[in-house]
Amino acid sequence: MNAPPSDMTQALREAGYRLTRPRLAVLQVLRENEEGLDPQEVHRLGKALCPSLGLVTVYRTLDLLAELGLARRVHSEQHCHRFASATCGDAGRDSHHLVCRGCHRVVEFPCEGLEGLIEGVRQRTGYTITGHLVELSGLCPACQAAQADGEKEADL
Amino acid sequence: MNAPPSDMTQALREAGYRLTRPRLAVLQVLRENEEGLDPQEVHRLGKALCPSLGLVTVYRTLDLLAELGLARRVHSEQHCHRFASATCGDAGRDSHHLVCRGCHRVVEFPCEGLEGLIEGVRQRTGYTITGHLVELSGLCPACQAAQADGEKEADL
DNA sequence: GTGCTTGCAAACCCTTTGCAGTGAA
DNA sequence: TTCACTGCAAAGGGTTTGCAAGCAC
Repeated sequence: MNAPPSDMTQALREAGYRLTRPRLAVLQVLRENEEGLDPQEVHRLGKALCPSLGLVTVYRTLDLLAELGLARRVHSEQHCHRFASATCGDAGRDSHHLVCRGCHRVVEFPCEGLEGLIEGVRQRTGYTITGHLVELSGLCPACQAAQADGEKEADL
Repeated sequence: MNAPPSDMTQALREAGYRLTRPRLAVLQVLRENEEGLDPQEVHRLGKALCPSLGLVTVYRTLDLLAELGLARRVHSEQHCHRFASATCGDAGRDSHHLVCRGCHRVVEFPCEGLEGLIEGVRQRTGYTITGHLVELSGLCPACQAAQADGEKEADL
């Protein structure tokens, strides 16, 4: 059980938006589900916290949160329209996600070491680079262990 | 005007698929438009090459080509459902695109210098990294020039 | 000739819009 | 009390499915 996302409610408030139960529900759902959810899933889970929650409100709230940098859109080959909680604040437009192929959990990582790549591309292509989207995929430690167990069982 | 994409037709054939006019049209459209097209655009352009081309067929063909590695899905914050021609063959799952914010042209770039980043993330998170999606966005030289011209005019 | 492929129409489903009622400040 | 916000209903638009006709092999 997570504590209410006080940082985020603060940020919403400071941006001049009202703190309503539907918005709190969406925030809480994103916090409790790191794996990235699509609007339908947010709606389904959010109704547990706010039974009157409408799907339309989920769409509007997700847009709002993404705009404020409190949520971020997650893209992958399979799912393009998922949202995950952002750590906090206006994290800017660039995103660096690590998506687990097993449990779909999404974690962020600091994007150090990309400057060299960007500089090289800039020199080679003549483009000015203004944004980047880096999404790594792999297996988290838990899913690695689960996979190893599965293989052991298969060997019996 | 491009030559017919002979490598690709060969690959289609070898995979046991028939070479039909709609498929050739879709292939050709992807080849002639590097910037990445959504299915609607492929359909519109493809009708010039094959007037009877149906939108449904475009969807089915794009899926097929993506599966064979002849086309690749392009994701970005704005457009998640675009397709671009793959250089050729089964180019693997990893993609490195540079998207121009002005003209939406997509170019690929060699992804050197990412190993260090990946290794760092692996050590820090314990994840095994099996794939990556890197998309840089910016302005191509032509659009930079266009923008500069626009600003000059605005100054008058 | 065979059966994979196509195109049409319709179904589906996700997303957005319009609008009147509701509730946070 | 005010008006931003919500939920409902309906519209909108992209994508998929079913099926008979067409065409590559």
